Amino acid sequence: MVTIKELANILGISTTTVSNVIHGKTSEVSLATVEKVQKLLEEYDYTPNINARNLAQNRSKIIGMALFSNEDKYKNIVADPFFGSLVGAIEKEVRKNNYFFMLYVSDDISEIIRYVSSWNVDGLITVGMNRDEYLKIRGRYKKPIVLIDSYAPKDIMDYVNVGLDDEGGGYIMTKYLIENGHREIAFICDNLEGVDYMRYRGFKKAVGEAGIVFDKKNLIIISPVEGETAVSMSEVYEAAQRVTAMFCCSDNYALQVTNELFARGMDVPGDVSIAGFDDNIFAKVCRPALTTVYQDVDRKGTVAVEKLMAMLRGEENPKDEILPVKIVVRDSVRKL
Amino acid sequence: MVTIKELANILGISTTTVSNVIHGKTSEVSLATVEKVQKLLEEYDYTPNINARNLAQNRSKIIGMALFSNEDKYKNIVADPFFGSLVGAIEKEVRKNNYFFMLYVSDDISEIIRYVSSWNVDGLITVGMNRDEYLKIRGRYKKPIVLIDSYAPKDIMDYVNVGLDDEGGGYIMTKYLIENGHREIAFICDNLEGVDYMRYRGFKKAVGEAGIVFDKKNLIIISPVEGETAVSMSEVYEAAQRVTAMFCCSDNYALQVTNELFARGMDVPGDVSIAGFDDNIFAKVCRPALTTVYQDVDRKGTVAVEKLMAMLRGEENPKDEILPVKIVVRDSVRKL
DNA sequence: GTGAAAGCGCTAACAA
DNA sequence: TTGTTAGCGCTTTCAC
Repeated sequence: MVTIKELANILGISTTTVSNVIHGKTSEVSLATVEKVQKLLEEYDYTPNINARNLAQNRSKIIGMALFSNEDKYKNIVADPFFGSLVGAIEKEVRKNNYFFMLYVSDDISEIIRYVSSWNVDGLITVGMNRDEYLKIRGRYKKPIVLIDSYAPKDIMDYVNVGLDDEGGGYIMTKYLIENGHREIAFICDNLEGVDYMRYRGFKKAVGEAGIVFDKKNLIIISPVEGETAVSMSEVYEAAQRVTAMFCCSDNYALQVTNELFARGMDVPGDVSIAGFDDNIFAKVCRPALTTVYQDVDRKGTVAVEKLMAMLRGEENPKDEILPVKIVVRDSVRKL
Repeated sequence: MVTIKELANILGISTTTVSNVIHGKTSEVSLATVEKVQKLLEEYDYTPNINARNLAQNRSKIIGMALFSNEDKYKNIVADPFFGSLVGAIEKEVRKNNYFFMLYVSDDISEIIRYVSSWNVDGLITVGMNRDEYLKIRGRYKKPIVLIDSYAPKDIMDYVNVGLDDEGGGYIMTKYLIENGHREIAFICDNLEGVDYMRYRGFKKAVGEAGIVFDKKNLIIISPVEGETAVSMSEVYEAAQRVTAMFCCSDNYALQVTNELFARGMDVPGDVSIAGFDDNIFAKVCRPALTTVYQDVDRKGTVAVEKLMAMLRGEENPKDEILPVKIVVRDSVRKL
């Protein structure tokens, strides 16, 4: 690979001039030189050494994405369509803005901090981070951060979040179930924090408004840990005997549950209705096609990058953005 | 962020010594100094500037993954479970080896070349690349490359490939269909190159061995371009009238096709049997659960990184690795 | 056992 | 309009 210095030597001019031409500061260079240099740039197929440039400019042109993932829950988090979509959308938008995309998956905050510091990452995007985790990173990393799907309390710290109307989603779906005559509804998730908690809140709200007394037995928190889901599924099956509908926190679980119930001889939506959340790529091609809450994951990623870019441009801190949800009615919920 | 120089100044010693301690070359440093330095390293929470290190060492510690993707076919390629799994598995293995993972999606080879050159990427992994594309990159990038799922001719160039016994997969599944009494079988894919072509070859082989005359009408190449798949699906439906089984080149298509047929009032596997390929995360939770050809995508990614690391260590060029396939019998194929 | 100094490739302030 | 030069933070050779 040719260097600026070498090119400068060939032409017997200074590196500054070459550098200026490279950066299009042609106003400071005579037309003749510009042409000479450009010809040579072409000829030698000059490619800048980004490490050198970064070092000189004290930046990196890297947008980092840190996925805070626990191996117990996700053997391979990117294989999950939700995270996969997010990764793809963010990479695309980052590239569009002439930055580079570096992915780092870890369940160790200090590892993530070391990574962003070492690389001098220009901006960071992270998903589902809670208060303590965010504070730790913030303490050591001073450049722009955009959180996705975070519900860390806003009063304690100042951050930019791109989220979803999770509570609204929980609410409209539950309302829909109720309107279809369901009163005994189970809520299925794998934790009660952040996003899932808000969906649950929406669920509770709709249930309350309908004057239904919610039996805590019907809140089923299944274990995502491999080897333990079998037990959880028995619990789900049991619940399916006493409810008429199950609202799952994600399409993944909705599919798993549907599958499990079929395997045990029940029919969906004949015996029990199932609703999901996300509207992932399989929601429409499974059978029964899933009635679910739609969210635009690609947009989530794109918006996150847009916010980051605005911050990088030095604009005033952007506001949070809460993306809307909508219900997608398909075939997994029946009218009673 | 503290620099080595600053730490050296504080202690009134040279940067060399600090650097030596950092790199554990403690044999060259007195115990007393080692301890002094280590204490300071801790205290100031020293984090190396990777850009500087890379510049000095003429490397990058980055493993690049280039996805050669066309927007027509994939709006978001990482959202596809196959590519998502690959990305996740590769990132994980890269991290395990103390490298960093940079993803670059593009349909422009020269852009990819510019990217790897600029960053001085230490090793590159790329998927489904053909002969010309590979040659272009090879011409300008001299560091290790591992291809995944490539069928570029081996005689022309020297490269390392991690692939799958695609032909075998096509063969065993077709044989299974035939054993179950199917003789009119359609083959469905979206191209006839590389991986898909080999699966088709396996298909043809099994069909031939059974003495079945294959009617080219039953080779259906559907268009992946959005807006054109509807037309393709009509063709599929038409074919479903005259065949008893359809072998789809991917689970994605198998699900889409199944769904389409159901939508048009047919039953799977009642009216027509469907087989897939990949055994992706949804194959087992859809209904009917998909009879398909299993491949270990995570392993593909892991092995690719392992090969790259071996090359980086300067070991003799590793040999290609062809991962095995196996059939997974579920409910989408029925015995005639 | 320790340090001085050159150099990686590029940028940018300043001088000419 | 063009060139000189210092410096980004780190590694590494060589001398002491």
